[in-house]
Amino acid sequence: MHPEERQAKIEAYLQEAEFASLEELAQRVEMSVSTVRRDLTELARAGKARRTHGGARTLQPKTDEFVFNIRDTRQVDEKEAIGAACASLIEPGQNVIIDGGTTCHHVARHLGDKVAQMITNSLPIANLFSGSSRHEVLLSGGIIYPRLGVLVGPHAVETFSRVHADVAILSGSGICEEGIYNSHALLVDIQRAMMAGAAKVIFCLD
Amino acid sequence: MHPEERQAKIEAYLQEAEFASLEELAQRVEMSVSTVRRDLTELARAGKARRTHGGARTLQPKTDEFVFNIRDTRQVDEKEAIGAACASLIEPGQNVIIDGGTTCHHVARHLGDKVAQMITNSLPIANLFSGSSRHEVLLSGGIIYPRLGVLVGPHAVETFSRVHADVAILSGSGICEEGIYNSHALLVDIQRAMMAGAAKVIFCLD
DNA sequence: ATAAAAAGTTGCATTATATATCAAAACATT
DNA sequence: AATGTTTTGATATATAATGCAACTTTTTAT
Repeated sequence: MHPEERQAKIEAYLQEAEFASLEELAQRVEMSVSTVRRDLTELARAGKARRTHGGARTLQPKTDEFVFNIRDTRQVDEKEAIGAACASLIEPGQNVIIDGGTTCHHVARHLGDKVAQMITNSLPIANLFSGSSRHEVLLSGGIIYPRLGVLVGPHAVETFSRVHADVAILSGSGICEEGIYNSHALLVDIQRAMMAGAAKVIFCLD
Repeated sequence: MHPEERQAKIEAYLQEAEFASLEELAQRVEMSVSTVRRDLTELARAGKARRTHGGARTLQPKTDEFVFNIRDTRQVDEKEAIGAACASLIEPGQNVIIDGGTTCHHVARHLGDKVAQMITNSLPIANLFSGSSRHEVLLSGGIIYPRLGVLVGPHAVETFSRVHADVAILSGSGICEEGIYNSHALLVDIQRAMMAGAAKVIFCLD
């Protein structure tokens, strides 16, 4: 593993663990303790971690962050393929409504700079484009549903019933796969509003 | 494969992988390591990637994480004090509307389990409570304003004009300190709506 | 307070990667 | 087909990273 990547991994791990010993880190990145030491002094110099005896710790403990991982390891290849295929259906410059769920997340990643405006109720997807100045990201209102990182409830439905987009990209699997029955019903309402607000609807199923 | 096509492929792959070693890339595009090296220096020159030892990394990492950290190092102690004082004014079980900005973020951190529902247009504040099952977090709709991580625009104003809360916590400094004039005006509209939606208003100034 | 243990530091040989250069191959133009 | 240009892959040399081992400092235990 190469220096940059390794240091990024160490930094990421520290963010989660808050504190980690040298051996722990060395084992994790499969490198010698010496190397980890050097990486840590480097990270400390850059202000990204603080060295302690026997290990290191984060400067900004996890509480100041919103860490929303997509724990999506199942059928990644299929979803990637679907994502690419689905993204190719979008014309450049269109406005798209995009659903939550892992499949839609893959689609979003393939959209690149194609879309002008992105309307979503998914925090991970919003995050994907929030740093870019080439996209406008309109996040729907709503209650945060923690496990999925999507916004639900009447405010979300309301948002989608008030916007108009060229295309709506919805996914089926993401819901059935992970949705509790309760959330399922909530999401269906939102999807209905999404479909009503778009001229064209693309439904991704795997 | 032509240089241009190859470089596009490398760039695309880097976007997904975040990191990639030279061998990995060489294998992927079926070219020699030397060629990949040249491509990478070219991409680096064009600002589309950054070279590292043994490989390269993207400039815009599209991680699967939703991370909004607070880069707030100025007057932290004062803001902490304000945060604690302000939080003590809140009765347990109240619904609060809370503004964006670093000062309000400090207040939010002191609220603990006091509040039942939290209504905000700030992504970092939403983060603080999104993992907790003891809080309900209602995020306003709106366009993401990247630098601050707040939601702005008519959708945000709309949300606040439709909710009612016991208290609204607003901050002044966060706006003046960081706001471009443009965003300032947008935020003022939102604050007006926030005040209208709450029975009591607390204004934090430092 | 002192010794033992653990962690940190330094220098060096080994290995891996980067840079510069060059000849062969592919390409386009005439 | 012949020429000049660009691109490629493979060198040799320079630079950087790594792991090891001897040694110093800090921490822990008695």
